Amino acid sequence: MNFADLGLSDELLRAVETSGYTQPTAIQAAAIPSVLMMRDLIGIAQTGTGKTASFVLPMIDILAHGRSRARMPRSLILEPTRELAAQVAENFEKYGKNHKLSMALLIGGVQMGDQVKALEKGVDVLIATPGRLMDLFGRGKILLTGCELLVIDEADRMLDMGFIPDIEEICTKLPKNRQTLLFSATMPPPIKKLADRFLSNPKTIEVARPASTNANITQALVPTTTRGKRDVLTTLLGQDEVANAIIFCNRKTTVRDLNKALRQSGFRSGEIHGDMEQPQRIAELDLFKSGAINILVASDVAARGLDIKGVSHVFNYDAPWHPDDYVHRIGRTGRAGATGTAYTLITAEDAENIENIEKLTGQSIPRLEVAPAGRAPRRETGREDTREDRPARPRRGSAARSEAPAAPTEAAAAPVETSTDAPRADRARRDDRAPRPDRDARAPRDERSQRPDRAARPARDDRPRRAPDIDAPDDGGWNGPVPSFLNQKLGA
DNA sequence: AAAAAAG
Repeated sequence: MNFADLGLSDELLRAVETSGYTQPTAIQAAAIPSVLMMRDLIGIAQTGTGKTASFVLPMIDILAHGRSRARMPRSLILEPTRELAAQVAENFEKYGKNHKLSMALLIGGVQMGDQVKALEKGVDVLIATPGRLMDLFGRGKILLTGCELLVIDEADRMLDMGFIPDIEEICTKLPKNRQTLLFSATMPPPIKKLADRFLSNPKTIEVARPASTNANITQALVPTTTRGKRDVLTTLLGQDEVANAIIFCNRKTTVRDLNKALRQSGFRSGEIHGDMEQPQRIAELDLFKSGAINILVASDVAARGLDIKGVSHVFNYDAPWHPDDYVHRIGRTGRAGATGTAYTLITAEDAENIENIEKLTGQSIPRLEVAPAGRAPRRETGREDTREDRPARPRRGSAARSEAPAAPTEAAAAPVETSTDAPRADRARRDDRAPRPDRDARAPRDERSQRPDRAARPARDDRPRRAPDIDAPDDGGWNGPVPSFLNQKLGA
């Protein structure tokens, strides 16, 4: 199956080709022809499956003909977070460069002026988060009566965030004879109800089992204690294979504290959470994407949908309270066919959450014991034989186990054992992984082995600024410069 | 319990 077989225009195919993609993903192959035939669609797909391009591409062709009128957008895409909205806007820029489509990005945290101006000129594509959209709508800046195509993206997340009433209200303001596309990783009853009410005769496409985790992601639970978390994290971050990482915390305060601590220890880290000003959020994300920092400490604002190429590791510094969040968080790595690793630090109190996670994903996650190892050089811990050629010895979770390991001392700890029967797809592929920004400039091994916790360490600015990148195709990664949040003309 | 989104 080729992009050329999907019925897309030549201009669009050129843009796709320029972006380096030749083969559509499963959801793209299934969705694009249906969308082009103007059918309603329910797409059950996790992020990382190419979901975004599956509606962006056909929309560009559908909107290629016809003209927008003042304050009457021709299409509307709803996203749960500002970052996701910006990411979709990036996709329209990338694939729409051979078309003359106008677009506006309506998100909170930025001035309304430019957004209003763009609306008044008329836009073909409106990409919005619900809050700002409702705000501008209430001010009479938007008429949705000419909006013939609606995309509700990440519907389950919208539900989590309490946006469903807003979505329903918005839906009633659109013309009845519109085309509606709804995407969701899971289909809880309220979403099903929403779909029944606002979609007509939809085609349903499911490309991955809901709530399943990606087989490319090697997972492990790391039992520790609240006090021991930092040492364990530092140890894990010091592993050679950690090119870069997103570290999730449950609280914004934890995000701040941990980032501060990591920076004080010399890590090149940054942070992102919802209490930060939007420009700051953008800046931190951009630093991470460019490789200027290789650790991003994040709240769940970054858990879903964010598509950053080449994230090698995800750490759950706190085990997520909701099992869905686990699936979404670890999905920031192992994207688009690449491999990734996800470590979850767990304490005794997390036992129930972990049980729920394992129930949801239907798999038991292997435990990785990280024991205190003093200042011993890492090579003496037998690191090389910990990951390979080890008989699979799955160890089921138990309350006793979660409490088992002693709190790591102030001294650095070292991973001593993996017990895993999880797929290790990354083993075979380790060698052709992307060049890692840190590798070349890193201290010689002897020196490193004295300081197992410092692999990711040098000061913020004296590292080569190469983006962590992988050459696997993806679903339109947001890897370019961060959108300016200005509304812009496409194809300019 | 927290986070997110309008300010």
